Formats: sequence, C-alpha cells, structure tokens
Amino acid sequence: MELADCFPLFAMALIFRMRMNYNFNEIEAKWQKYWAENQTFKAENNSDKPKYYVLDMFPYPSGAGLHVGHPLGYIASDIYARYKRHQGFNVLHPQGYDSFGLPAEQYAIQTGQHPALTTEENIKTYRRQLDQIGFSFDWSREVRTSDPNYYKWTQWIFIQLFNSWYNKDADKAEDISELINIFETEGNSKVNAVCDDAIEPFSAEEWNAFDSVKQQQLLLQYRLTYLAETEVNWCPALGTVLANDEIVNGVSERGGHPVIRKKMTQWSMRISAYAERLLQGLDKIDWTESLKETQRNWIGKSVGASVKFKVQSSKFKVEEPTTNNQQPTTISVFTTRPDTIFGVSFMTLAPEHELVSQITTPEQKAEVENYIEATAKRSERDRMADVKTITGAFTGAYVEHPFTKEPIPVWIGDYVLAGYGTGAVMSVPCGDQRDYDFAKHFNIPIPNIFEGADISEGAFADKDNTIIANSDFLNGLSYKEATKKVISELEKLGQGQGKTNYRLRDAVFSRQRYWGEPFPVYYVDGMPHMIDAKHLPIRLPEVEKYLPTETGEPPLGNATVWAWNRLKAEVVSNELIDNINVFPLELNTMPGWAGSSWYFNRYMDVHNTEEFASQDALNYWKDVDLYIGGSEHATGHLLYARFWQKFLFDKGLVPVDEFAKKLINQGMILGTSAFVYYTFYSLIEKDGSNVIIDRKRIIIPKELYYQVLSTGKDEFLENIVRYDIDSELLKRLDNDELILITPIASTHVPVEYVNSSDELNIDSFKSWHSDFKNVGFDSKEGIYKVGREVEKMSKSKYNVVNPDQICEEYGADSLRLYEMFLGPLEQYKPWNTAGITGVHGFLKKLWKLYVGDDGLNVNDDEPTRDNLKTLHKTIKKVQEDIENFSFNTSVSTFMIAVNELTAQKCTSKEILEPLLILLSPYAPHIAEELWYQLGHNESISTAPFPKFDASHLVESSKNYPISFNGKMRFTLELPMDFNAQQIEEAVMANEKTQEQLQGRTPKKVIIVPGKIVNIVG
RNA sequence: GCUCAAGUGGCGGAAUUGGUAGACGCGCCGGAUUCAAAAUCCGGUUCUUCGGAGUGUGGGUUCGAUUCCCACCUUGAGUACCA
Repeated sequence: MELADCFPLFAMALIFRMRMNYNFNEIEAKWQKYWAENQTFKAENNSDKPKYYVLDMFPYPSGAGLHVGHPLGYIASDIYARYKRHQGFNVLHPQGYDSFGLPAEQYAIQTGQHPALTTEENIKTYRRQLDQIGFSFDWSREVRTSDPNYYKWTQWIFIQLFNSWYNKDADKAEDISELINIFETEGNSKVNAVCDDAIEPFSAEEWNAFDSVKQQQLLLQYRLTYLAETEVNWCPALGTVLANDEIVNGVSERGGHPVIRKKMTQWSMRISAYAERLLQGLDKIDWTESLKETQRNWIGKSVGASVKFKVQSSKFKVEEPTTNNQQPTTISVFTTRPDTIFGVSFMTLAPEHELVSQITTPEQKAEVENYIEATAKRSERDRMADVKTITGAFTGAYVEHPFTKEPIPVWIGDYVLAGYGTGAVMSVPCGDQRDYDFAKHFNIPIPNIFEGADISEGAFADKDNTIIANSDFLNGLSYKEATKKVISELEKLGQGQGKTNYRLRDAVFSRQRYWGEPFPVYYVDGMPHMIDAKHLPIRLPEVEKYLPTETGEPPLGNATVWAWNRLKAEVVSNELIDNINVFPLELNTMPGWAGSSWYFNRYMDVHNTEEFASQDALNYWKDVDLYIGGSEHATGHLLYARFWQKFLFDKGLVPVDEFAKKLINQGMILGTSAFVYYTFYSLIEKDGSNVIIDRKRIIIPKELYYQVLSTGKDEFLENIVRYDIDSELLKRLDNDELILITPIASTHVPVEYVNSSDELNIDSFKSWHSDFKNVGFDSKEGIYKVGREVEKMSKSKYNVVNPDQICEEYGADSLRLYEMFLGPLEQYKPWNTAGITGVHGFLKKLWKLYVGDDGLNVNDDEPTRDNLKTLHKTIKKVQEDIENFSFNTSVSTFMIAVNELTAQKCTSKEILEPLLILLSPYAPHIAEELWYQLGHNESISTAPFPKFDASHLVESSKNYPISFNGKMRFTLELPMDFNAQQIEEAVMANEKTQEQLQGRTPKKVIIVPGKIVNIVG
C-alpha cells in the first residue's frame, strides 16, 4: 500500500509543493520544444529592423561529442544575440558543421565505415547536445561543408580563383581574360602582376605563336590558384602529406612517424598577392590586438632594399656582361638595413642558392660540395634543435662593393634561408648578430660603421640610435636618413631600389585525402582544365578503400568512376578515358580550410541554388558584426577567410572586403586531470639468478611520489616497505629473496572516479582497467587522494566533463550561467564542477522570489524606492557588461539583485517583469517560464530591453571614506549636497578625525565631493 | 632568443575615467531546523604582535596607485636563424 492511498491529502499537497519548485528539466524541455516549433529564432532576409549578425566558429563534429569547453563561446555569442533581439535587431545567429576532415577519414580507414555515415551520426549527437543547452540558433540556415549543395559553391569559388590574376597596378584581382588580351596585344613585358618568379619575357607575336599547352603553362604562373611543384611534408609511414599543424617536433602527430620534405605537384593559393591588403585591413577591424599581432607577424612585412652586387671573375676584375656568357653577372640580396652597406665584409648565400655551383672556384669546389651535402642531410629537426652551431664554406668567388668597388668574398651558410628574400644576404657583422657570429667563427673582418658603438662583444643593431660612420657619403646620418640616401644612390647606379618583402608564403591547397571537396578539375595533356560551373557539384566518388593506392596516388585513385566526359559533361568510368573526350579527374581533395573560408556568406542565403548567395542577401547582411571563436585559428582559417573575402570583393561578388567587423577569442576551458602514482616491486631469487618469484604493482601516495622525485632511492625503498608493510607479498620476504623496486610512475585516471575532495573511488578504479585489478593499496584508511593537474581536455587524459551530465543534474540554465561565471571570456580556465551549486542555488532563489509555496508571488503593488534602485542599478550594470563582453560580472549582478529583492520582499510586477528580460539572454528557459507564468503568451525573446533611469539611483547622502595619508580609516555619512567646505568642517569636527590626528594639524585636506576625503599630515 | 598575455585571500574571480582592495560564488568555521541526513536558512571567513600591513619584486609620479611610468622575476601562449 502506498503512502498516497493512506494520506491522499498529504500526497496532493506534496505534488502541489513539487510543482511549485524549480523543475528545470521539465521547464527546459518545454521551452526548447516551443522555440523549435515556433521557429522563434528564424532570421528574415527582409526586415525593417536593423540587422545584426552574430557568428560562432562552426564545430568539427567529432565522435567524442561536445565537452563543457566547447559551449563557452557559443553561450557568450548566444547571450549577445538574445540581447540584440531585445534591443530590436533582426538577428542572424546561425550554426553549422565543418564536416569534412581527418578524424572521420581515419575512422573510415580503421573500420571501413563511410565517413559520411560517421559524420552524420556525430552531427546528430552535436545537434542534440547543442539543443539541450538552449541556443537561439536559426537552424533553418544550417550549413555542412561536406554537403554537395554547399561544396558546389566551394568548387565554384575555386574556379573563380583559377580564372583570375592579380593586377598590381589596379591592386586587385582581375579576370584572366583581360590578361590574355594584354598578352595577345603586347606580350608580358608591361604586365605588373603577382606571379611566379622568373617568368620568361615574351612578345605578343611569340604569345600568339605558342601552342595552347604552352599558353596554359604560362597562364598558370599568373593564376590566383595554380598548380606547381612545392615542397610538402610527406609522411611515408602514413602514405600522405601532412599539414604543418599535424606535425609535432618533426614527427607526425598521429603515430610519431618521421616526416620528410618532398617536392610534389600541388595546387597552391596565391595568398601572397594579398599580403599588403591583409596587413592594412587589420587596422579597420575590431579584432583582439594579440590576434592581429599574430597575423602581422605571420605576414611578416619588412621594408628595405634590394641590392645587386656585380660578380668578379677574379679577385680584382668585374665580369663584363656579354650576351653569350653563361656566367652570372650579379647577385641580388634583400636587406632591411641598406644604411649599413659600408659595413659589408662578406656575402652569404643559402646552400641551395642556384648560383652557388656557377660561381664556386675550382679550388673551393670540393669544400663547397661537401658542405652542401652535409646540410642537405641535416633534417629540419636537427636544424631547429641546433641553431647555435655555425657552419659555412667559402666559394672562392668575390663580388664588387657597389660604392667602394672593393672585392667582397662570397660564402655559403645554412643560416641563410633559401625561401626568404633572394636566398642571399649582404653580411654586415657589425650590425647583425648572426653575421657577427659567422664572421667571428671564420675570422672575417668586422669593420665598425657606427659612431660610438662598442662591437667588441656583439653586433650593434639598434636602429633608433644609429649614427653612421666610416661610410663615405653616409657619415653622420641617422638610420632613416642614411636609408633614404643610399637607396637613391643605388638607383643612380642601377644597382638597387627600395623593396618590401613578406614572409607570407602561398598556401598549399591539395591534400592526399578522401574526405574533402573534390576539385572540379580534369587533365588534358597534363594541363588542368576547369569543369564548367553549370555542371557543379562534382560529387565525391565512392571508393573501396580510403588509403592511398599501391602506386602512391591519393585515395581518389581507388575510385573506378572518376573520369570526365567533356561531351556529355558527366563523371564516367575510368575505363572510358581516351584523352580525346574523356579525361582523368584530379585525385587530390581540398584542405579543411576551403569550406570554412566563405561559410559566413552562405548563411545569409543558405538555400540558394543559383548563386552562393544572392546579392540582395549579401547586401542586407553584409558582414559578421560579432564573431566568436578560438585564437588557435589566427593564422589558418582567419587569414584564409580574409583572403577569400578580399578576392570575392575584388570580383564584385560581396559588398565588403573584411568579413567580420569584431572578433573575440574565447579562452579554453581546461580539464583538471586526476593522477594516481604507482611502482612495481618484485621478489627476486637471491642466488644471483634474478628469477622473479613474484611481482606486484602498488599504488603509492602523491606525497611519496613527489618526495621520491626530489630525494634518493634508498629512502624510497624504506618508505615503500613501511607503507605497504602489511601486504601479503612482503610477509613472504625472507633472507632468500631480494626485493626490487622499479621506478615510480604516474597515470591519468578518469575524473568521474574522483570526488570533490580529490578522493578516488577505489572500487571503480580497480574495475576500470585490468592493469589495476589486483593493485596494492594502503587499505588501512581506505582513502586515496589523487594528484591534480590542469591540462587541455581530452579523451586520452580522462579529464573530459560532458555537458549532458551537467544539464541533467543542474539544468542548461545553470550550465550557461556557470560557464559565464567562471571568469572573463577570453581567459583560459580550468573546469571545476564544485562551484556550480552556487549558480544553481541562485536560480532556485530566483524561482522562489517569483513562486511561493502557494503559487505566484507577483502582484501589482507599487514598487518601493529600494526596489526601483535595485532594478535600475541592475539594468545599468547588465547592459554595460553585455556590451563589454564581461559576462562573468553580470552573473554576480543578478545574484546581488535577487539577494536584495528577496530581502526587500519585493512582489511588484513592475520590478520582477523587467528583471526577467535582463536575465533571459543568460538563463532563457527559466526566464521564459516565469514570463509565461506572469501571463504572457508571446516568447520573452523579443520583449524590449528595459530602459535604465538614472533618477532612481540618486542618493541624498553619501557614506564618505575618510582617508589619512591615503589610507581609509573610517567612513562618515554626509548629505550629498554638501560642498567641499561643508564636508571639511563636518569631517574636522568629527571626534574620530581628532583621534586619528592625535593633536597634529593637517597639512592639507583633499576633498572630492561625492567621492572621497583625504587628510594629509 | 623574440612577440603577446597574465600575476590580487584556501580557490574561481571583482574593483567602469587613479578615489572605501577582496564584490559575487565556492570551500571552510559556527549556529538554526531535523531522531538523523540531505535540502534550506542565519552569522563569520586577507594577514595581524590589534599599532597596523597588504594586489609577483624593487623603484618612481601623485594628496591618493591593483590601475600610470621604469627595471626585474615568474607563469602561460605563439613563433623559430625572415637578413
């Protein structure tokens, strides 16, 4: 028999009481359903309201699902989006998936399961988890980069890039047909384009006489995406190229296999064309300074001069240029310090420099070749690890100083990089530390050309304090003056000019991967041709295996239906390739950043089948007003996306050339890993045979672990024995046996086995892993305290905390508030579940403020002065906080408001209703529910944000802090309208003042009315 | 090495233009309620020799500095010979 049968009235009361409690699970499910059914957050492309576009960096849907770190930025942007809706904006707040990528493919390789299937499953999990947190996303605009309807337009943009070149005179991308026009009428001599180095000059006649393959080859050197032989990171063990971020310390991130540099024909993006505009553009966008700085460093602009040095055939004779002479006549260098040209005492070329073999004298040949061979052998890793060793070789050749005409010896050295500038430097040992070290090492003279500089210990590289000396016409000039002067002199000689260099390299765009966008490219006579845009998308073909082919081709080489029939305009079986009408298709796929470089534009008009987005939509939404994401994308996604946006802008396809006005980096939420410490001991036959009799793993306390790390081993043995003295094993220790203890070690344990006092659940731990099943523990106390360390959250560290369990236990509103409450958005911070009870308690208290034991506590009472004061200071603070992205402080503000209103026993609707609107961006479910209970039929989401009224905060008196020599000693309540003199009189008359002064006369009394009183003396 | 960011109670953190350092929350301590526990509520909680001292260290500017300036130390992130 149940309690309710005996005491029906009691049971009724119990149920009633329960309903009055804050039942977050029920409330949250109810409103999530309501929002979805009513499409509450659908953004309209036609609206009289001003637009506001809030964007998150879309996630890669991994198999592990979301952990509590992922939603941090999403919660912040959601608060902002909801706030903007309350402010009357038409808010676009979309979400989607960056769903092409490596993990799904790796999983496919291991299991044979199609990446599309696992991706679909992962997306389902993500969607469920995102929905459960109550985000106000407009899901009708979802994008997935792996959806053919999406990557159709990624392919389309690729074609636009292929059909463009960069005209430096117009400083923008232009159609390739215009370049062809120029070639046809005047050749390439006058073309000022960003293109490959050293393109042969040709006339219009020559161009028109070239066959089409030759023409295509030449055009490729100008196109914004081009096919070229590039050095890539090839991992033979994995059979694929790896991106830079997939390599850690010279080996592959997965598996730790060696990686070598290898030349391969790859698609590249001519991002270098946009280097200057990418740099300049940073000044007009409101991104975090550190992120802009990272991009500036990455672009790496340096202003200087290029200088040509004439090569001397002998030590004293300059080579005369002759038409049939194969000998080089000049070597170009790039320098940022042309002002130091009179300090040049040698020149250094990169070992790979193409002129090395031509200029090396027969006497030096052997030495130079040995050196080149030795450096080629040194791996990238060795070079990185060992920057201090100075190596080099003399070529025997000399160049002539442009002004003094003195001979300058030419060396080679691997401190000069082949890939930067011209691969050659004019070495000024007195002004550059690397040149200085090199000169010292090889006993090359170090002439000093700086007035008053001491170069006995090192180079003098201070530009600001430079005064040039021993430098002919530059004597007495500063860095700036000398630079200007020397450049004009070099120009007169025809041996140099001002030049700007960028570190930014063109980006490799090919991946030997399956799970990425296929290129809309087929090959005729080895030359790439674009498939006509109207036939897009070119869909990813089915393959048997996701690994490279036996001949080393990318996974698409396994596809049997992967050829292009030009007549039928369709993908057909490889067997039909005849290189007349049917041609092979490209086997590489695009990298991860292809789809993410333009997705923000697609959200504006996601279902458009005719264009990547309509001009109407693009002109209405224009750009992202607020973009939130991680700083790890600083030099990847965020640079490439800016590049593509500028390109699309040049082509008139988008209305703005920067896609995101404001960008905020959310910090990472770190995990608090738990560790146990252990060692093994073994009993060994003492007869010298070292036969192991028994062996056991034992868990040692954290303290012992650290003690052993810092002290000796003898003590360790003693400690272990004492620690585990009761164990069975040790009882068997007798004179015939020796105990051997192996080194101590630590291992991660799942954080869910550890309580908030760091105590390990020993039973769970023992059943977790077979290694620990029979492990020895100090069983006397039955408690083991784990070690703690803050690390990145990751599956392998067993420190992942999942939002699902938090939502279930405390609710999404608690999760949202707590993630914000943890600290400033940008900061990295460890996750610690302990504090969540605080915000959860706050929500319960809030609920109680509105709903009492007998129902709703809200009426039409006139608010008191205190009520109004609490409300309006809350409005002011919360509004300021949201606009400053200081979400952590508004959570405190809400707590203070609820604490105060509870103490005031406030029941006034005039106060409690606006308070809900303030709270609704942060804790939308509870706000919606209470809003509904207050009698509203419409969602709270578009209710106007309360207006702050300063008149409610006006005080009639002020509790003045009275300081003595800057130290506050007591406070004194004085009327607000007292002037400085009245305040001084009141303070001086106070007995506490006299007590502090102890008879002294103050030297000075500082009074800031309304703020502070400070008595000096 | 260089660049950037940050150092405040036992912990996360607050302090808006230089003006009462430690808001708010956690934890801890004490109390109420309860047979008991959970939950809830109330009070306390930087240190202190009770004079004061105190925001990484040392200096400076100021009537007054967590806040501004100089030097240094520590930690984290990024970058790697970029001429």
